[in-house]
Amino acid sequence: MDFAAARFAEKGYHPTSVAEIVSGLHVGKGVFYWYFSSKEELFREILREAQQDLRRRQQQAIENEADPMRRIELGIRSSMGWLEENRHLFTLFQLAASEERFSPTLRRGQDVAVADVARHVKEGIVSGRIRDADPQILSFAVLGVTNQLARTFVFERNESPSQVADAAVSFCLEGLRGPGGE
Amino acid sequence: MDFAAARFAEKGYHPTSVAEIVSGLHVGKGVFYWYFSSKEELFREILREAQQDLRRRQQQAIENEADPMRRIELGIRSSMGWLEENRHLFTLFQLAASEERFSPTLRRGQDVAVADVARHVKEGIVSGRIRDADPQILSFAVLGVTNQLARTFVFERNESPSQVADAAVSFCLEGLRGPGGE
DNA sequence: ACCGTCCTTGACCGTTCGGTCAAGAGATGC
DNA sequence: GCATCTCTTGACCGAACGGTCAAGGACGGT
Repeated sequence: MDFAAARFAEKGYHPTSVAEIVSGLHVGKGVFYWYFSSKEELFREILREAQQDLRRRQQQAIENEADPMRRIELGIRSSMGWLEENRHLFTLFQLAASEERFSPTLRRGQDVAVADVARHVKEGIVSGRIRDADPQILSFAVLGVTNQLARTFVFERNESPSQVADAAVSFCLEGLRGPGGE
Repeated sequence: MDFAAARFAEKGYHPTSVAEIVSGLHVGKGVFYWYFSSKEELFREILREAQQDLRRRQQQAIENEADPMRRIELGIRSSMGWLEENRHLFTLFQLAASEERFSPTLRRGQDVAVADVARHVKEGIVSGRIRDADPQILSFAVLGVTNQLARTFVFERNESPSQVADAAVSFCLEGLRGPGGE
């Protein structure tokens, strides 16, 4: 499955053939259709596992932190780290986003992640450290910054994830905090 | 070409066949290959025109504004408006981003847009209204917020572009301004 | 030894794809 | 009337695709 994921990331969903996957694994085609009912199911499975893994990483990063602002920060940093270590899976996310077939699956996972952030944002609003605005919009904004910076700087330009994360964190925390503040 | 763009946006690049495009246009296949040398060239052409159009819109929006902060704001608002009016082209951008073949083409256009923003960011830094950080990172962050919010709220949830733009603008301007300030 | 189950093979099928091309329609100049 | 050039047609091609299946190996129970 790792092999298949790498192939999909490299060439895209449609151009990667089942024949190519099985021959790269030195197995027959039958074994593929024994374990998966279709190419689509394989892809969906890979996607699901990747999302699970990312979420696990985020949860681990924030489990010992009570402060909502710090939790958001740690969430950004851990995501950046994961995306860097799993570039091919990140590519898969982008791929899935642009395929009508998979975008609902992807969106479900994304909504879960955003809901996590939104919880902390709400806490931040209650305690007056984040300005009073729709928590969901703010959370998606954070997601947008993280993804874009990861893609452009970590992924395409090979910059250090922690430095890029620094920039993302300061941009987001200020963006969340709003005018005046502190 | 508009028809082809709509088809690509609807079904993706690979699943949209040349046969489908020409039959939808009620012409023969030959006429397609008379004007375009391949399906790939057609797609590239559509992409190029879309990027040009978006940029034109941004330029028009800011041409009568001198203040860099306002220019950034107007850039975000005009982009949001354009993306809303040209949803299928926005989908095409996402699609192109995930195809190895087209992502360089897409990136070139994106870099141009980012360079525009970065110019204003630099001015903002010089005049002390934006904190001293890498203008390019900040610009990409703005791009990330705009795209993510457009996709999620305007595109998927049909919210009003101007309201979403409000949120994007305030998030970005605060994110750019940095701590303390004003 | 024999059977039944689980797993594996790769030739094969129907379909669809991007792209080609011989044939010809229409307009224009002479 | 005829040659010429531009544009258009759709049948056709080889290649590649996702998926099927008859056949058989591996192995445990009896």
